Amino acid sequence: MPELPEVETIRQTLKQLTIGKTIQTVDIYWPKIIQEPDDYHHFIDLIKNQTIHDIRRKGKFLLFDLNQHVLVSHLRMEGKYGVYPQREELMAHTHVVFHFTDGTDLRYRDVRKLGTMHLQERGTELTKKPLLLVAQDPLEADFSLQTFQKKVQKSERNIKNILLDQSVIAGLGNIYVDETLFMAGIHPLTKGLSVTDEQVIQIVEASVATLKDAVKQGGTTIRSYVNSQGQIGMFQQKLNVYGQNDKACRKCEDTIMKIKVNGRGTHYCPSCQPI
DNA sequence: GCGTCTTCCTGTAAGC
DNA sequence: TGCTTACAGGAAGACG
Repeated sequence: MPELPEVETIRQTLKQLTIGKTIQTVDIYWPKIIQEPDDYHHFIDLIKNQTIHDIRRKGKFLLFDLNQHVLVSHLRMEGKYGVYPQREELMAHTHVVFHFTDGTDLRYRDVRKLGTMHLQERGTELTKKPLLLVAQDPLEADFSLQTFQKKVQKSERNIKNILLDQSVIAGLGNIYVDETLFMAGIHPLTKGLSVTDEQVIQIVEASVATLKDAVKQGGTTIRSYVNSQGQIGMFQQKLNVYGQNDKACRKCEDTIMKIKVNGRGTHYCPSCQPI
């Protein structure tokens, strides 16, 4: 499942493969992925003849800078981009194909069809959904510890749920929230209200360390993630708690537990992360 | 305003 | 063996 490190890895590989290419036309096989404009035919009309000038990232969203528009793309659980020669047969679960003028395709595949695309006028993308409420991610140079701290400490929700909320802190998903809380030594059910100032700093430092390390490793491959050149990530070998239930904790050898928190599988070490 | 629940989706694994 | 069911989970919208 692509979280910040996977999206960043995809962004970097995709940039090398698509910058400067011009979209001739688009084939859409699952229109529900196109969220804006409402009519996907309009999406096709608008995007034709535009060139990809840059690819940015905001939290877990990819932003393709075109001539007049920005394509805001979210991969959700299993979305993948790849660049192929046009003569190559479409793989299963291919839902959107951008045909470039140079004879190659940018293809979007998504087994569960949960990904989304919004085509918005350049310069307006941060002022409307879906990016409007997306907070800073902890790798941003000007990440505001103060803003984050206020949002955490005024909430009655548990910290696991708070860290998954992209309007509080962007980029973390289920894997990296569990890893961050392990590194910070905080139990996932701890209420935001009772998180101390010191713990807030520990959470941010742990998230930065975890995310930076995961980016360096090319992301985490749990089920199906590959970058845009088909390579898997390596960070799964460094996971301390996610998917490690019933195994011995690497720090203290106690048994890693798995519980459900707000419907999400949640992994923690009862000794390293006391309630 | 805030927090929780449901919905969207399908491949995989577990259970019978 | 073959069928059914539970599960995986990010984000938006509905609801209390």
